[in-house]
Amino acid sequence: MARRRYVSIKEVAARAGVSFQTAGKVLNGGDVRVSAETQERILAAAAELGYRPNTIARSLVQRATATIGLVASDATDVAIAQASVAAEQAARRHGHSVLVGHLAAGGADGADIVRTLIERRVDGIIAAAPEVEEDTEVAELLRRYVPAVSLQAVPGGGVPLVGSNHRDTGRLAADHLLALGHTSIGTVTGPFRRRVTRSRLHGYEDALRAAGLEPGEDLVTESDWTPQGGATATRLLLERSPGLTAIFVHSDVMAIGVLSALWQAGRRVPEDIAVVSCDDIPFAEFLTPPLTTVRVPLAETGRQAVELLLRSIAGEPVPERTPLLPVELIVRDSCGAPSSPRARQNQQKEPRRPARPERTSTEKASTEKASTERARTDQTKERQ
Amino acid sequence: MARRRYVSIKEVAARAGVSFQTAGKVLNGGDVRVSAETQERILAAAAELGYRPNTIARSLVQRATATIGLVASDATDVAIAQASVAAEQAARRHGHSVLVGHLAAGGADGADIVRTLIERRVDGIIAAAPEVEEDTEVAELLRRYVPAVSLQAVPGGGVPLVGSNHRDTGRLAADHLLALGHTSIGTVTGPFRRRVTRSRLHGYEDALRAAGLEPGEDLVTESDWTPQGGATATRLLLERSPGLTAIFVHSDVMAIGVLSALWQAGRRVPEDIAVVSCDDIPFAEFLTPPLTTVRVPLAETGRQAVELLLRSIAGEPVPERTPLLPVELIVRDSCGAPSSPRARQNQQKEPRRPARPERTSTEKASTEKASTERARTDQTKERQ
DNA sequence: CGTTCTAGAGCGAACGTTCGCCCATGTGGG
DNA sequence: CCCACATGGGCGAACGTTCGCTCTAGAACG
Repeated sequence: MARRRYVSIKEVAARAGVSFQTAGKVLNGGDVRVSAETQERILAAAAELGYRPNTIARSLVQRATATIGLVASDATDVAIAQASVAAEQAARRHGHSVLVGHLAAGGADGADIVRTLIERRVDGIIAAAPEVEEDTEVAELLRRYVPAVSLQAVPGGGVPLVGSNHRDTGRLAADHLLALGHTSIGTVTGPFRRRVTRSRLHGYEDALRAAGLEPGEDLVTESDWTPQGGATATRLLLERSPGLTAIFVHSDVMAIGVLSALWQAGRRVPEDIAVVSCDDIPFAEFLTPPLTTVRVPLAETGRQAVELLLRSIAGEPVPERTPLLPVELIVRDSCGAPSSPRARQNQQKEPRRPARPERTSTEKASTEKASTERARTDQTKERQ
Repeated sequence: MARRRYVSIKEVAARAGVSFQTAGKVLNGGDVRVSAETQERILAAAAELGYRPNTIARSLVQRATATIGLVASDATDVAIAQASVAAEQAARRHGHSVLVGHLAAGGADGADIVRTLIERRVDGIIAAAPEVEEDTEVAELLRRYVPAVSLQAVPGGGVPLVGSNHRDTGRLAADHLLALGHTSIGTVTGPFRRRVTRSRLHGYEDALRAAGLEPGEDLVTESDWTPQGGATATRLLLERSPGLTAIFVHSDVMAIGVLSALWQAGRRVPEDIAVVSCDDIPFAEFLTPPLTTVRVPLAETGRQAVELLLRSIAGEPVPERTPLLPVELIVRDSCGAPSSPRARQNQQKEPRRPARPERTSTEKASTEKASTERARTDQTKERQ
């Protein structure tokens, strides 16, 4: 328990019988103009004493911390977690550490978090928190003090944006439902103030209009990205438009709630109502029924944000707008369409099951085959 | 884009016409022995120049960074994310920032991450990564260099542990199933090497034995915390013990896969097979059917880890073992039991639905009532 | 044998703070 | 009138590095 003080480079140098600057050269600096034997001695001394370089001191003189700040929404949401974990790992691959701040509900503490990050002299900041989309104080800090990349709009601009094509997302989902013959397609959206929401809504409306349908107000219900919200919105939707045959949901997490509400209302998916969502979170495939969803490259977005930020930190000029990352429809069961080859191949190794579990002998056989096939694909990801 | 250099306290002092140490006193230090008017001038100068204190320099002299390191498993797993977000927010409430590192799959980079954290001179480290449970190198680093708190066993000890009662978790789940009359209860576990897994397994075995049942090998299938793994394990279990009437799953995330596999195998939950799981992740309630699960206080664990760590940092002696946090059974639908009053009150406001959606007129009525009740409970959590 | 190189190591300064102590001025009391 | 003391502010040092320059000794070379 009596923890020893950290040993400094001077103590190592003393023990090795050299000046501390020389010790510094071999322990940290790259340009080693030191004889092999002195190096040996220094290294030995360092090892004996358990020397650990103090990056704080290094940062002070180099005016760079090799740290990036990440201000994120509550990463309890699976989709957000995907992006932020990917970002952290990408940063580390480049020798950078990540200092995180998770916004409290509502996001009022955005500027506080950013200020803290700045005072800690992070080399750059990634903003991954839509709550902050209209926060001019945050925007001002990001513009003024530190290189930044944002995953959502920044009032006043001046900060490079990365992200995927939300309008395509809405369009793809709605198009797919239209192609399946649906004409009464409701939607459970994110909060209207958010650009993502509006873009996806526009995509959905684009598709409807292109098919000669006029998007009606009764078909749109605002929600809040939570399963609870999704369930509530669904009940509202069903009440207002009982004739609905399909729902486009703005996130998989909400779709969990949507499926739940539909199930409780006695509507079968996809027979009575088709559901298409967005994100493609890791277990979308395992919901009942497996969720047809527009895959949003969340991890890729996180990685790209890091790459861009590091380039900006390095002094390269970065464009304020980079091409939006493409999204892709993943067809599974919840829409009622026959599985696409891709879905069959990458996602669900089993042949589709009827929505109501009634076994036939042929299906039983093929399921068993699938189960053994599956066994080999296990991963060794862990937790707890 | 031409970002200005950070302004130092010296520049502020120059503009205010005082020594930089005096400026330091009013801008950062607490013991202000400076006249009101000088203070005014200094503050004004700082504001005009946009001064931001450099905590790096402060950390250097104070030998403390007000930063804690968090080494976590891949927080893509909802349960882990819960704990780590809660920990970060708790730390921030105490004026500390959090530097995160997410282990790569397998967790081989644990020591690297910890070393980085140490070199960045974090004041303490929270280890929330079971993969590291047997990593003696990590253990050595934690013991030697820095105050630490761990959420899992540390080889050789010397690091305070926090967590919940895993044995109770297994016992509670199995007891509940036994009380419902089940006698053939399988289990889908985490990896056997993990203590959590073994403890939960022991709890499950305790319960079986207490009921006069001998836990059989055929009833236990090892898995890997993923939905994929859960699904595979379930298929295996069904193959080996077709007469199974209940499954205890070691995590809600795996349970998603379990439910999926059961559904695909044509087994109805809970009519044909009852399922009880652990964790109580936010949307456990919204799965189909709503999941009966033993709630593990994940967020609370994260918070407690932070509290304990901060006390340890402050020099207070902390016990190596603190009381395990209690777990609690949340009864919903997947076990086939009538909902407990608590579940009915806190979780699922609606009356239970039959597992197969077949509406009767009375059920329809009560569902509609529930939907309006529900509408009031909306939250305003956001993302993207 | 003298000059020029070069390898090896040392040294001073700087990064931006905090901390403790010292100094000057003024104020009140005996 | 002198001393003690409080108040306001300055000053040097330290935290643990990196960076660039200087110094020295010996080797290479003509």
